[in-house]
Amino acid sequence: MADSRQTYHWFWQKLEAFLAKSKLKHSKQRNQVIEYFLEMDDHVSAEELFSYVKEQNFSAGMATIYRTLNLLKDAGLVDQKQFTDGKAVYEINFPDEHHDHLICTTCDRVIEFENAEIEALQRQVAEAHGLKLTDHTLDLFGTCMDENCKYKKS
Amino acid sequence: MADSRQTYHWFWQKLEAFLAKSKLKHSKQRNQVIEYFLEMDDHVSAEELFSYVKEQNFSAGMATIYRTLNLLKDAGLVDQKQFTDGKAVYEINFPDEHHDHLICTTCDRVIEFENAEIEALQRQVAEAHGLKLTDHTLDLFGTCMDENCKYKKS
DNA sequence: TTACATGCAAATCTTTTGCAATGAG
DNA sequence: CTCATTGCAAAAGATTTGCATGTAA
Repeated sequence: MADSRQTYHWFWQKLEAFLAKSKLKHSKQRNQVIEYFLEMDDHVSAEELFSYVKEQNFSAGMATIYRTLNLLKDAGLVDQKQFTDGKAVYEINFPDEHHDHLICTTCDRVIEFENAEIEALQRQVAEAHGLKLTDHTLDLFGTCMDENCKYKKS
Repeated sequence: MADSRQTYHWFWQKLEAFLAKSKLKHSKQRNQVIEYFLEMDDHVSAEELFSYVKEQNFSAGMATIYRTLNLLKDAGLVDQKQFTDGKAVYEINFPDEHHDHLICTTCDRVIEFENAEIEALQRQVAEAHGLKLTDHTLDLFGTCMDENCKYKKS
């Protein structure tokens, strides 16, 4: 499934630019780990990516996973978030599109959404305090209203 | 400054109830550490609380700080948040009042706010996805528009 | 007297780093 | 060739835990 090269063309392009600018190189594991990361669902932890990579019978050490993820973060290609527990999760930083999260505590499902009205209000709040809004994090937590939620945890 | 007993009367009351319900006890360090916590600004890390406690020449180990903070968390009296870096910060969980955060990246100031319109929209978003909103986290990041921001970092 | 609380040090967990060996350009 | 990347194991930082001892109720 190397077609992330097409789907995420812009991603690889920006990565290319970043590597060049920083005089960094490509490498077998770097490329492969990134491809696997792009294949996975969003909100991936280092541990999860590591397991997935191993599952694909590809060899890469934990240190490489972290170094790759940090590289992507430095390149501005992924965002690192800390939800509840102690481990960070990474998500693709789509250009001029940012998803907020709606997390179902019944089943741990993470739904992404965007709401222009909320964003406008956020800008207003910031400005009312003399700040120019540069970024934000919005996570909503809720429980499933459907008794038979197919995602419900056992 | 043991007047947190008055200001935070409701806090101590709920704590009392929780201790009783869980068959837990009061203790010199437990009480004192909590008083110091309440005296401090919000968004306190375990490390900061530990330092503050020592500054007051009170003796309590790091483990006790963590255990006390976890107790308060379990009692629903404080919320634990992970902002940027690796350490968690704790804040008082005021009853039916939750503050969202507006963080100035120019000076690291944290301003709390509340906006009913945003909250209503959040509820709508959750319901549109079949979820009943139970909680949320909203952090806005911005830069100071005032050139002479008195809080500006050197 | 009977748990629970404390302090310390050891243990965990996640993430980072030093270093020798390997690989890319 | 030269410099970046890798893997491993060790290090680091934050938080938790086991255990012997102290202490509320």
